[in-house]
Amino acid sequence: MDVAPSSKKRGYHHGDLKAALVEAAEILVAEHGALDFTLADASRRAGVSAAAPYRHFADKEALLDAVRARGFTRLGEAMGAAALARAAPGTVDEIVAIGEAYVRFAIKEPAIFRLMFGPRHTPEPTEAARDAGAACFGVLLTHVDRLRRANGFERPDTRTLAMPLWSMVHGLATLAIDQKFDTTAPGTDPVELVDFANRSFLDRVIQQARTEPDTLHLPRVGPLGCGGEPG
Amino acid sequence: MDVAPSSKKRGYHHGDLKAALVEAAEILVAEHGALDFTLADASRRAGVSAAAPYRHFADKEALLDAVRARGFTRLGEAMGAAALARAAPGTVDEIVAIGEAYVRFAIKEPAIFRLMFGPRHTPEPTEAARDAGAACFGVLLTHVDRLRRANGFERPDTRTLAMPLWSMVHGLATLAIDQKFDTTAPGTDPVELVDFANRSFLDRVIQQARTEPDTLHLPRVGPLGCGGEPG
DNA sequence: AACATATGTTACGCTCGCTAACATGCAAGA
DNA sequence: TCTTGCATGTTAGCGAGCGTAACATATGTT
Repeated sequence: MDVAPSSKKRGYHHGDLKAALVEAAEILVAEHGALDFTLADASRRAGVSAAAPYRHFADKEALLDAVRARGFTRLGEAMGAAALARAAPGTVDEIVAIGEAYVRFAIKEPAIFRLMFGPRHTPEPTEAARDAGAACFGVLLTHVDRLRRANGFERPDTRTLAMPLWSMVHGLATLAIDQKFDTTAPGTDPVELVDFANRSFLDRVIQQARTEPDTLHLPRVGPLGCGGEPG
Repeated sequence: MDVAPSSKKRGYHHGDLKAALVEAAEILVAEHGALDFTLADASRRAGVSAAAPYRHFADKEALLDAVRARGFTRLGEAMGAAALARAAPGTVDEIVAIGEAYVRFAIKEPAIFRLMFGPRHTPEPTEAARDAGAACFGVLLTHVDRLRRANGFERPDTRTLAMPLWSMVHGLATLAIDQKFDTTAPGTDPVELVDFANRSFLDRVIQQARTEPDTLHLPRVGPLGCGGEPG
């Protein structure tokens, strides 16, 4: 047989149970949250027995990792598309657009978002999930790098600049979907906060990098990764 | 009997099983993560049967909410203490110190921190957990308000200023403990990033509020809450 | 002393994650 | 073509956890 897992159309009993399970899991997580997700539910939805998933996934967490990977891929696409569509390359607007897309994704699919960044049973994620995550954050890195070049400064370096941006947007998204502040009140759109926060931060950094680069202290950030931790 | 639950010393079979269970749960969560926490484990550690906890907590989630409440209380205390100890009232340093304490707490007790902000089985948290969370974030609000008064500007209002600060610090803490970037590399201390990010943001906002208050566009943030959501 | 109540126990039902043993259908070679 | 092998799926079952019900015991009040 083909060693290369073409992963489609291999018509056995089911057809493509692996993909069907991922899709079922994605829907169930989106509907009921990751905590209430069970392999049994996914199996039922796919029309197979409760033991069938183990032919395709090592365990429950491996299936969830597949859902996480899809989530990172879609999030990265949304970020890239937003940057392309709504701003010129190398501008602050571009970074803001990316941040807004990030928050929009979280608000639109809170359960998937929580799954992607939430606690996990196994210490290490699947390689696929890790790669998808890295690619996703690579989108931000790419555009932050463009911003740096367009504004002609060396420090802070790309990662040092990207980390606070990512953190702010990620924190905003997290707190927003966890109802930490009332998003129904007039003018409380988290997207507006992203705009305000990112713009203020970037304005200051660009200003400082241009006029007083020596006062910019420190932090050198290591390589961005997507490792996880149980808990 | 006393209707008021003095919640201590009522020497029955155990003495104070409720407190013992909360303590056991806190230790178990800290050691093995919230996902692996079981009521049975907590019961065993407290030396009682698996059904005993149901005399004191509606369900597993209610016990976890008690642990969350304790976490918020301790976090709030750490924030307040840091502000008091390391900076003058109404200064940017004070806000930075609070942010650093926040991140330190997350790094020191990652599992508890993840539990506090992580997904929950039940839609609504216990009243105690909600109150403890509100008090915790009230610490930040209080000091942000002082900063505003000290620098004499009206807008952005306290909450509009606090939200991005909190978000940035929270995002940084979350991503740090989830190993999203390498904290072992030289100069990658998340605490330094808090310093850099908060300072840059606040410098810009204060500067703008003073010199060009009209260019500050709005977002008006609603009341901070601590509601949760399943998932 | 008797009783009501708070607290704890054992016994049980249900579901779930996962494994083992068995069944089936596709695919490739004798 | 037939048969052999392997990928895939099924049923059966174990062990554990959550939560409930029915029963037991300590407390303290009258």
